[in-house]
Amino acid sequence: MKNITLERTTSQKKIILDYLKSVTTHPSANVVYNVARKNLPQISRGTVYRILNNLKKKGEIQAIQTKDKTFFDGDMSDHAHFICTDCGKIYDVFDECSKCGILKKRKLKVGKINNYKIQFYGTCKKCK
Amino acid sequence: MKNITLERTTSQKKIILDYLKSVTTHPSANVVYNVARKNLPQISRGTVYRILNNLKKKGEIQAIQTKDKTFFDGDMSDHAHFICTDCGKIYDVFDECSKCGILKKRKLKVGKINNYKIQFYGTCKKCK
DNA sequence: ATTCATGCAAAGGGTTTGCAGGAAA
DNA sequence: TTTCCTGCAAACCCTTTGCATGAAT
Repeated sequence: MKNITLERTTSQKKIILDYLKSVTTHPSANVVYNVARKNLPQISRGTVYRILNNLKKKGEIQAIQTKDKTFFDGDMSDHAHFICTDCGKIYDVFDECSKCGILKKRKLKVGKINNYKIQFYGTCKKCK
Repeated sequence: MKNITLERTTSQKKIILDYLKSVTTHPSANVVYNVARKNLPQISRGTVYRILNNLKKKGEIQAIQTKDKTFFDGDMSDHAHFICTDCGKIYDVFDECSKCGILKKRKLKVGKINNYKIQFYGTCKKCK
């Protein structure tokens, strides 16, 4: 009988997930790397990327794609993102999104939706 | 008096925009490059990227970000995209989106929305 | 003891960019 | 003729990956 691949608990994974679950910002992989390094100075970028991809695959975090980089969000509740096209900052948007019940998991002509993402673009109040 | 920077008409721009306006697929920059090359064998990748970015900035086309690549869409009407997580193909979704009036341009707490993007993820019928 | 995860460093690959030549106005 | 655009090729930079070592169970 074949062994199922079980996951191992490592301090690297714990630090990264704890961090992403504790902030409301949307850090890039590099920011995650720098934060993790404060606790675990020897951690490598490769490990950070591997862990981030793995957490994403498991649905524990989500990724926000922008033109240049990927940002990460530990909040998996229903919400959208507002991306400032001036400063690049990403804001959570809960209010508008909750009304958008039509975007829940359902079948479309083209296929079945597993999840969705809404991104708003504009200028944030700080930049205006 | 300083000259305003005026745009010049070039065959490169025309070919690329015509192509994007004539298809309902969502080609990558590389696909655009290969298509353009059929008409203009000497066109370079750099030019294609510059033109695509420029068209996007002017709001004539839009970009669809995925984990690996950027795809382009010449259709600027209100619609969402369904991205198959198996084959990577991108489908247009008009039906669901039209109901989503709350996503029109408006003011949020964090700033004013200029535009928005909705992406659905799932498995398309071909892959199922 | 076994097997998976990490660190390291190099490779990967889409995209951008500097510069000189060429085309548009 | 002037200014912008293009072609070329190298540089960029985020991200991935192979491999040997180290950690978890």
